[in-house]
Amino acid sequence: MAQTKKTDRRNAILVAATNLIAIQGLGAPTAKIAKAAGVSDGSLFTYFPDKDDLLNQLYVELKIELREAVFAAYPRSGIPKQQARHLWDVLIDWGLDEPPKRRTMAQLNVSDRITATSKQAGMDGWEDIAAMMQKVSAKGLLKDRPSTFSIKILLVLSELTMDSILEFPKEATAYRQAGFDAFWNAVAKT
Amino acid sequence: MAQTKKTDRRNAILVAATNLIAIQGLGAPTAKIAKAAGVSDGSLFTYFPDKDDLLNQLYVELKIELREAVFAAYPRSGIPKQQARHLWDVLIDWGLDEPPKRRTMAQLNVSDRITATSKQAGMDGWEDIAAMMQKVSAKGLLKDRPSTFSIKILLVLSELTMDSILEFPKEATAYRQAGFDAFWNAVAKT
Amino acid sequence: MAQTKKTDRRNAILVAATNLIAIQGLGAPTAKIAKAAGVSDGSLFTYFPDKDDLLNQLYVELKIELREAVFAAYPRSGIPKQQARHLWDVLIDWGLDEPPKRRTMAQLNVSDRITATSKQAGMDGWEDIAAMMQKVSAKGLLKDRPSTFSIKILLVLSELTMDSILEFPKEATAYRQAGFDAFWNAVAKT
Amino acid sequence: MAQTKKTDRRNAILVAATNLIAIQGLGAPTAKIAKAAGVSDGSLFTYFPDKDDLLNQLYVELKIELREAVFAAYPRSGIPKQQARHLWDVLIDWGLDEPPKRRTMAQLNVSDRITATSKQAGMDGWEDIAAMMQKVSAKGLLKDRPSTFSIKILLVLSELTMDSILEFPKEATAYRQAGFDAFWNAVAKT
DNA sequence: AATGAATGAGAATTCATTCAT
DNA sequence: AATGAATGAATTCTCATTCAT
Repeated sequence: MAQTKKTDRRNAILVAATNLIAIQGLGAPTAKIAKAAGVSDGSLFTYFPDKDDLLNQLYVELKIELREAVFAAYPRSGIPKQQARHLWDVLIDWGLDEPPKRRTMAQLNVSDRITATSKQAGMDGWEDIAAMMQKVSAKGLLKDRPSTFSIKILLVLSELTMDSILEFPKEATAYRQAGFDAFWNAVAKT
Repeated sequence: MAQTKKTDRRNAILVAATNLIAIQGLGAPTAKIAKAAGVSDGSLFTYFPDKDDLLNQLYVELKIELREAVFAAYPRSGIPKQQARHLWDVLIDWGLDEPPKRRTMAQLNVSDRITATSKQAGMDGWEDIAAMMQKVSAKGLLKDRPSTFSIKILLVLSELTMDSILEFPKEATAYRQAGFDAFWNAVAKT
Repeated sequence: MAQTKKTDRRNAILVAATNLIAIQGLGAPTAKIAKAAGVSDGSLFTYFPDKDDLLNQLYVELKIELREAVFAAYPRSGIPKQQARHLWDVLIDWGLDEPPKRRTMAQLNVSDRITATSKQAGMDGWEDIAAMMQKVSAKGLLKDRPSTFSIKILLVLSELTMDSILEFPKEATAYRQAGFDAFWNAVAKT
Repeated sequence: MAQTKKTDRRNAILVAATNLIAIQGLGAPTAKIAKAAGVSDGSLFTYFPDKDDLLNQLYVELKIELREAVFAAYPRSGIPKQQARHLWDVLIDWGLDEPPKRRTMAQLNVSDRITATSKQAGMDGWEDIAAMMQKVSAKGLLKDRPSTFSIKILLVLSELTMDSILEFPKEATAYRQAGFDAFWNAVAKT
């Protein structure tokens, strides 16, 4: 139906944007994105009022996708360390499975074209993670810091870990474990 | 005199570039940079053959400046933990004292316009840090990982720490300490 | 209609380019060409990817036009001398009727911006002329030289003839005849 | 002495201009010419008020040099055909011996930056050639055309001949002879 | 005179966005 | 809605010429 079709075209644009931005950066021309998506130059602007809007929607969309990956099999009844480890593994898996998404997300994360509103939207739905991290760091060094600080530590360490895995693919398992241990020591050790 | 003048103009361009890139990103127009530096559009290109070259020289220059800040008072005879702490403090001080430099460095670090040669030049002179980090992590979790992994951990944690200090200036001292402790636990704890 | 319109704009650009290059040389700015064609600066580049491409297409186009002028009434069943004379007359007529085209063609002919491919394209379709010239010079002085040598002689002599006609318009007929006779003596005389 | 020195610098600039224009065309930057001549950017403009003036002086200089080559051993007491052949041989020799000069002269010949005054200056001193050519063509086809027409024919045929010699070096002698014969038939044959 | 750094008016090209069809 | 040609402001870079030293 029309609704589906419309969503399809919107998605095609977002996918094309992801792939092109991964390669060319945020300067990837809208015309190229449209072409890669199989729509006309003009159509792109019926789905997204302007390029900044496209970037912001893409940012939110990627955050949502990642969140869904995390919570699809989140061990709600597990102990915090299991939960943290689940989060860690999903981040690593997602990042390694979807290099363009990871690259594009990295670009959007540091871009000043992403509005405060989008950033806020990107943080919605992570409350369970915040609660888990609160418990994880409750007795650690960072017990007096907000849980977002610990979350950010986990995120940047997972990025470093992925970079290392890509550099030394044979050590993938060792890096995955070492990275997590480093995180755990950093935030949970008493 | 002539020498001084020439260096002055080159420096003025680099400073202007730093300030503009911090705000506008790497897309900051050369014309704006030139104007901010008080030179004509064309003059910029007598100092730097093209924009990429300007970016690369700026990258190397910032790396050198940071390295000099680190080694100006580096405790060569101290124990590794003192040395690591010195590095930590200089990074935090430099980053907080010079926000535009920090922002611009961050952009250049992830730009694909920085050549392998520039990256290499940016890494020269850090051998002592690598040696120190080797000792620091010799008995820790990461003892089987290259010391560059530990260095990167220190760098990203210092970035997070600075972000938090800017967000909560009143907690500056606490974050500075907590960040370092997290780093230490991550890489040095047995 | 749409087809017509598009072709119209492309032609307008080629015509404008011809007229401006005739006056200003190959350095004629694309902006001026666009304005003269009644299109925007940017539009020119939707029809021609870059200026070199415009020049190459213009070259080929002019060669085609000249070829069509020659073969529109080519006396295929005539004797070689009649055919050569026909070629001569068409060259002179075309060059005198379209001074900008002649001037621009002259510039393009000696430009190193014209690719080998374009040059080849410009030579396609002249096989009948080569064959005719072969017969013309078969018993002459140049019988052991390739027919292209004779063709070039005809071309440069026609250029000289046109220059002289422009200088002495009253002697037009005499020059046209004298030039052809000189050519004939040069290549066909035994 | 100062006079000599000044002339040296001027000559160095003209030589450098010749070599660069041969390769890069008339767009060769004055800065490059100055550098190749071993003088400063600014000095070039103390010898030549502007670039057009440099080009015009270069044009005249090359014409003078060629004229001197022709008249250095001109057979004044020879018969016209010997004289014409001498001219022909000097043109071919000079052009093949000095490719940059030939290329640059060719560019200047068709440039609209050469003034009428320069063109006139370039034609001074060729009176003996004009007189010779008058005799050569007195009974030929072109007897009612000015001798400049015949001279131009000789010039363009010598250019074609040189091009062919460069293309087929093994046939150098044959082309040199065939070219001259073609010229002779064109202008002198009754 | 000589120098060479400085100038700034162009030049080619790109690209987000509009709008007639 | 969809199309894609058209727009023109913006951008990087070049180069003849000037002028303070």
